[in-house]
Amino acid sequence: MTLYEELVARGLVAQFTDEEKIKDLINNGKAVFYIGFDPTADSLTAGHFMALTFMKRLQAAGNTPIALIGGGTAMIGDPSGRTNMRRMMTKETIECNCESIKKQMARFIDFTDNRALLVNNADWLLGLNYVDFIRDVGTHFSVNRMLAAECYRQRLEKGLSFLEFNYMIMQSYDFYSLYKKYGCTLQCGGDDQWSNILGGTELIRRKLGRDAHALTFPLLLDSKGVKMGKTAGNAVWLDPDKTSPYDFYQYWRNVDDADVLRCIRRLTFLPLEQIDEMDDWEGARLNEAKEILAYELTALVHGEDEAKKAQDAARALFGSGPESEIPTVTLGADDFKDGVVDILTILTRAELVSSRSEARRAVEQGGVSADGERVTDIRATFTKSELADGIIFRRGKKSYRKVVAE
RNA sequence: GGGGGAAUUCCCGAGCGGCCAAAGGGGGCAGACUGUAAAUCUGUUGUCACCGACUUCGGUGGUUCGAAUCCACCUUCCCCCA
Repeated sequence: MTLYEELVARGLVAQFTDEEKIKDLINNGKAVFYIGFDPTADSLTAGHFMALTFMKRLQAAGNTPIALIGGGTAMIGDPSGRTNMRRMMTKETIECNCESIKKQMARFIDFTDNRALLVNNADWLLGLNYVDFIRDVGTHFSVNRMLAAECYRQRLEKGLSFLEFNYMIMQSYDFYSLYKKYGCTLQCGGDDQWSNILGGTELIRRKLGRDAHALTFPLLLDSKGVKMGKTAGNAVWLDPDKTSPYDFYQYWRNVDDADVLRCIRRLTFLPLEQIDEMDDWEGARLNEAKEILAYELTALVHGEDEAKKAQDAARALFGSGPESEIPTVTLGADDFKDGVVDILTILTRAELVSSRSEARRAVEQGGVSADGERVTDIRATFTKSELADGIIFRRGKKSYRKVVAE
């Protein structure tokens, strides 16, 4: 099976320019391709996951990836998929984010011996001279055509600033620059980037009379059509300090039945034959697939050790597996009054709730337990000696924390 | 540059002088049912010293016994014309 066939089989191909040419390039490891990442935060998120694994797959087949960090384009902000303007970021924030992101990428892509490149478009965008640029590059873009592009059409109703309107041109210039500098002939990206990417292939054709190609992968949507990689509006981060390996594991462990196989196919590196077998799994059996998905992805991002730990912790908590590492909170003398702590203080200190009111509600609704015993009284207290060996407090089914007195 | 409109609790969105901590929906959380899923039903969703008190309705002042609701100014956003 060729690489391209595999990509298709995994559902990783959405749109492309010249299929035959692209096949030839990537199947034979001849492609120098790039994917851009916006440094909008100091960590990549689960949403970038597919792009990272995509690069990894292509690199494994001998192709040369260029990871582009949009330190320059971040100064503008991509309007694609947005209904209103992004918040402007300061140069300092952007630079700081770039640094953090670089480190995370190294987990997926091998940058040694120039097997992959990491570039920042700030290097060539920030120094551009406005008039020179619009004469040189701007002439090749038709406003009429740009307005017809999907990414702008939506915004036409809500308002689109000139700043953002330039995003496509900047991204096109990136592709053009990389083509000239590194012979990069293929740009990949999420399907929402299609028009931006095409802008680049057009620019290369017009300015250099050469062909460059575009290949997009579908966005990772759940069965309801919502972008995956977020919980309650919060991104699932790849940085263990922002999203713990356990929470990361749990995110994938809890995906909908309808989404498991698609995620496994697109995001993991398990052999396709193995995944095809799982297609028939139903009911409770599907739960195993979720465990596999969660384990595989956690291992990819945080390493085997962390994945194992997260899995053990989850099994211990939900099943009857061996008790293992459980996040622990230590109470100091200040937390005790007359030798006891009340349940509301414990829940708050353990960060199982965000306020005492919430703690009160949780208890009143029967959602709190201590070592498996439901706590029903909001005035319940615990003594120092009871807490000496630690008690596992649980809020709902999925949040728990061990609390010990020092 | 000219004219018009809007800013409400996580989001959308009612409210237009007291009955408003503020309808309704979404989302979240918890309970039941389950497979750590979905669907469904129920409760809940500002904070605290929680049968009561305190702080919220873009900002600042003002009118009033009393304002999210009225007035002034400011800020931001949108629409129409140029």
